Amino acid sequence: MYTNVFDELRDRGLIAQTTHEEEIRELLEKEKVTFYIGFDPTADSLHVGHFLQMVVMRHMQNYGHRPIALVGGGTGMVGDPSGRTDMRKMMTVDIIEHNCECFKKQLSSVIDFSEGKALMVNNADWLLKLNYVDFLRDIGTCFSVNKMLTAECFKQRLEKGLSFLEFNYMLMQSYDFLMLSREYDCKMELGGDDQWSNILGGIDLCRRKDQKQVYGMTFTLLTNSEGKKMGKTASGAVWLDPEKYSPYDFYQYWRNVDDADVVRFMKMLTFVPMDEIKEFEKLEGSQLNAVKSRLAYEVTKLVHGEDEANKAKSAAEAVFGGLGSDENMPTFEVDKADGSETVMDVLVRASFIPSKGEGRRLVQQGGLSVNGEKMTDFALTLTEDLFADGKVVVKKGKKAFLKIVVK
RNA sequence: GGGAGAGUUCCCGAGUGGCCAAAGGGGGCAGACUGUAAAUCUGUUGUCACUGACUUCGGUGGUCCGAAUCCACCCUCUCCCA
Repeated sequence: MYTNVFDELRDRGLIAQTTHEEEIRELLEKEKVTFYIGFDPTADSLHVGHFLQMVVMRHMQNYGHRPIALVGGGTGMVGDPSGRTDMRKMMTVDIIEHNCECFKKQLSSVIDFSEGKALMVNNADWLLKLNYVDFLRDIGTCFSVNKMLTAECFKQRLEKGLSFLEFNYMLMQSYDFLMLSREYDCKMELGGDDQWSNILGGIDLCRRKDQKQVYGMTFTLLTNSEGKKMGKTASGAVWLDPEKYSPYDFYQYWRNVDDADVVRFMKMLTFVPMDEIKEFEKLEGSQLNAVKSRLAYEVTKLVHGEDEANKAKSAAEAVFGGLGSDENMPTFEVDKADGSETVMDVLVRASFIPSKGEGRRLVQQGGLSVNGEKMTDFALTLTEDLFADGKVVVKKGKKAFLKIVVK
């Protein structure tokens, strides 16, 4: 349907800003372009914000362009102040290296790194061995402090305070682009929209140092209809690592998005063809439920693979469709069920409920049920006669289930 | 370097000796209504052995019958001057 990746990205609502719209479109049309996106190792897993970047890389790759995933082993030592209101915590070298390793694995689930179709580079390779004075004389002269201070990304930090360390982040990222341009003929830097000024810095630097014209493009930040960033929940970020955020919960996260967001997310986060998505746009009201499951399925499949997506999907259907299958329901094993422990103790131990106080409240308000019966006795003990077919199914609220089995 | 202020529970923010597990708002959780949506209304929101006890108001010590509140030192941050 599309011959130019630019058109597809634009129609999917992914593009926020471009440095030279026409030239970029042309370039992508006639050349196989090498481009890069940076990922700073701020945690040991990527999250849904990064996922959007990964999807874009994959789109580009599908059209024959070559992505470079730049992990920020060097920039991570400093911390990007863009869009932050507070100072970043400094991380140790060990942690940064560990995080970079974790990133590599997750990136490969969406991007094809085989046969040099995509590259993974770590900017620690050049940033860590820089000499301070050389760097200042070589690169520092190309940046105007006056200009940097007017950049939007520093505005709010100027009110709260900004350390010299973080102020240098922009130079380091710009230097990355220069290095990649020299080493890999990298012509474009992509990134979230909050990266705009950092990207511009790199483009300026390449022009000044090498008289090379390079380009930049940013993507819409993934926000919901209320303008809030996606991927944050009360309990923390929505991680791509199945250990930190289970595929089932991940599926549910997308299954429960706002009506107003479904189609937009479908465009941005999946590879479902635009023709098909256009049909979804016509749907409204409860019909959107079907679109939501599709969204959840597609995204889960991309991140966790087809098997996990199918499992999450059938578990969800069983639970909410009343089919009664609990095959893929989250399960907790106990050693014995001889009445020596209360059901509540087990639920707390399984982290199904954060504390007994919370459990008490749930019982009082009728938010807990055991085997389909509303739980009224807080002190209910776990005995064998609770088990039907070797399991006890506990439900919290409308959406959370736990199956208890004896080992 | 000099001066002025601030640090409270998940977040914002009130509280300046006992009536403080700490107002109010946000967020979260649950109930009703629904479509596993949104909006709305209601309840709830430190932990436990829950009419009671214990831990919490940047940290460490101290004063006092009693401290989030007073004192000392320390840490962190902000602002003004250099």
